Amino acid sequence: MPEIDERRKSILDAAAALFARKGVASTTIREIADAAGLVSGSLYHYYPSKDLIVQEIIRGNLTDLMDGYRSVQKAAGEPRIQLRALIKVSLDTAQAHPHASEVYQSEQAALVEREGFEYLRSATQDIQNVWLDVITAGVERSDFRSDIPAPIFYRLIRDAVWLSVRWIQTNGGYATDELADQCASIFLDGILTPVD
Amino acid sequence: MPEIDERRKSILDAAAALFARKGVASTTIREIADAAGLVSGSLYHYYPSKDLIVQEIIRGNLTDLMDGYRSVQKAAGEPRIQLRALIKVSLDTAQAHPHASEVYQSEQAALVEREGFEYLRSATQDIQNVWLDVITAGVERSDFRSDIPAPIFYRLIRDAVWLSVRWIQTNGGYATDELADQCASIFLDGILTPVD
DNA sequence: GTCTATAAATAGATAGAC
DNA sequence: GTCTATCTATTTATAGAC
Repeated sequence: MPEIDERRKSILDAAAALFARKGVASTTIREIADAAGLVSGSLYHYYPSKDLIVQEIIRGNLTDLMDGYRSVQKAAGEPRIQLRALIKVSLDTAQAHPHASEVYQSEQAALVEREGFEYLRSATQDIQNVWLDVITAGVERSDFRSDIPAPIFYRLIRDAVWLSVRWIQTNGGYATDELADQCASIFLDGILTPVD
Repeated sequence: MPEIDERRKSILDAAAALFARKGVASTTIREIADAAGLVSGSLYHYYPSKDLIVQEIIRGNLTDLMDGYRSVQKAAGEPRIQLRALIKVSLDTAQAHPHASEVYQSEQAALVEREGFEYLRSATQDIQNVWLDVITAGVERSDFRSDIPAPIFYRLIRDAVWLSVRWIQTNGGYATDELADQCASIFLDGILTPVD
């Protein structure tokens, strides 16, 4: 691996961290370059614009997420098992790219309007379809309640799971496994104590 | 009510809509002024800076939210009833100030670091305490399961409920009531079909 | 109270030496 | 490949006429 890729990666990492903390628009090219250890002019040797840095950060995150989702789809199973698997993949991807995930979820609505970010629309649609397939499968098998509209359930669980990247502690590697269990259990079983 | 307050309100409304759609940093004073029907120079007759516009928008939203939460606290009741009431107040406040709510939830992390927004920290803490009180009361009464840590449950339900401002349809006035029921039912009962 | 005009600072991006 | 220097556009905010 030539050094140019290392440089690109360090720029990407520095940018992602700044974007997540201050927002994309409030982060300057100069700040990114400083954090990556070069001056702003040199940064343009690796990326032609700030927008393309943002795009590469988000695209990498979404690619990993959809790869994970597809592997869940391949490993068929009961809807409740697949739902738990989608939660786990979402948490793992968020932990693998915490800054990128945060940027995507915080700024997706604003970014999708901008030129060059049109793919965000179809990517978001693909993600939604994966979840909806699992949910509707569960409803059709009468595993899941039919009185909750699937889109409602999808959005509630998606936001709850994805937003956890803002507060989850990344201490041990088992953190996402435990949190995935707790998420799945809350949404599947609820938090009321079972009646005897 | 003198006209100056009308003007200030129309500026605030225009700014909130733009902030929610494009983000605070990407919205310019000129855009706000245009949307409010004056030129950028005139806007400074009403607000001394862009930051103070942002502050007033967010502070108004948080004030209303905490007022609603406090009225829930006063009307004591079973934890499950109070939880449903907190959900309802959250949805109603979000619907009353959709743009402000969206700005707060999307940019809170970035704003809290900036000068003049220090109060966001204590406001966020106050909000968290309201939810945690209800949750821990439910656990102590053995109404709620004790194997889910209260902070985990709080953050999951908070994000799921608050983020709904991004996608909820504000067609009928009954929308928040129905959604509040669905939210409460999902988190309390889960989506698995009850066993016979 | 609203405007025109502009000051002052900062942004993204480029040119060209080394 | 990295730098210094700078261009050009844009931004927040101000000054002052009306």
